[in-house]
Amino acid sequence: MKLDDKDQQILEYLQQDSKMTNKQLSMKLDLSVTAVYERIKRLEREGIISKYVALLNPEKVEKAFTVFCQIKLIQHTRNYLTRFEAEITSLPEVLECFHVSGEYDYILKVLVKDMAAYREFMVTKLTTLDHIGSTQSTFTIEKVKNTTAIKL
Amino acid sequence: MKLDDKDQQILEYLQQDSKMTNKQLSMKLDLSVTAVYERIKRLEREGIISKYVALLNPEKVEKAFTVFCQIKLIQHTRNYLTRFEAEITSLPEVLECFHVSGEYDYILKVLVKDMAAYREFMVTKLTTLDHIGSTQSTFTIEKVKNTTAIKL
DNA sequence: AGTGAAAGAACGAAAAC
DNA sequence: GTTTTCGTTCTTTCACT
Repeated sequence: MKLDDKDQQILEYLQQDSKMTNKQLSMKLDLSVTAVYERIKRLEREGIISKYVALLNPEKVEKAFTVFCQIKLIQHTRNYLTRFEAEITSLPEVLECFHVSGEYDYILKVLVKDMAAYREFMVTKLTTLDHIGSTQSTFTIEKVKNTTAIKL
Repeated sequence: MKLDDKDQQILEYLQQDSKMTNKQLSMKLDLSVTAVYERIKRLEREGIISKYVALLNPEKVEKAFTVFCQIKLIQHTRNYLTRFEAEITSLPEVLECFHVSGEYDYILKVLVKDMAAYREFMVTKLTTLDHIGSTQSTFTIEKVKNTTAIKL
């Protein structure tokens, strides 16, 4: 599906603030409320907008310690990969996990309270998984940018 | 501020689907609509809920190529760091940027259309920045997990 | 902290242009 | 594509516990 200029503007606004009403959007885009409504419905139906979520402030909920953890598996059979991925997905500390190229097989973004909690996570959750080869943790000192908005 | 069980449940639900109405939440939590309303307002006021956003499907908007790019700076004076961070923040392809420990100084999550677009990004945007030492790109083969929801 | 009631605003669908 | 209308639903405030 192709997105015209109005669609793109709607997506830009909703990626910044999904509480914006159709009326507000209609004024910004110089369209009728109904036109905005129909466009958003279409964007949802097509799956371009996948979901609407509330974002929390990690500091305020004591999950401000972000770690990128790279993992190498010992074996790479389909079976092991699938099991590893299922187990990783089930861990709430792991917000993101990508299968990647390069020296390591996976890169994880892990959110925990502090270093102690990360150690606990490593010892009780990560290293107990089967077929983990080596891991390398990269600790974040500061969050420079962190957005969910994709520029169209 | 401390979050009781009801607060945590509200946050869990809203992190999954912020379009859930106060009425739906009130039924799930066995509270009145007003009680839910007041709790959400408090969570917003305290900054625990930082914003509400629409999430797009990267595949549908041709931004499915995710790259983790690690960057080393040549110099590390306060001035250079600040300028680098300001410039990185302004790049729409960079969704996340963290100042990190370890061999490299920064780790970036970059979303572009494909390898050609990434090359273009590197050549025209990243390597034109001053004081970049070396970079290392890790390409993602598959997205295993990617959530914005923090487990409380 | 909580509830119920009521006004006001927005949604969602249909009509007609 | 647009405007208008209308019933329904949700939001928000208020009085009260």
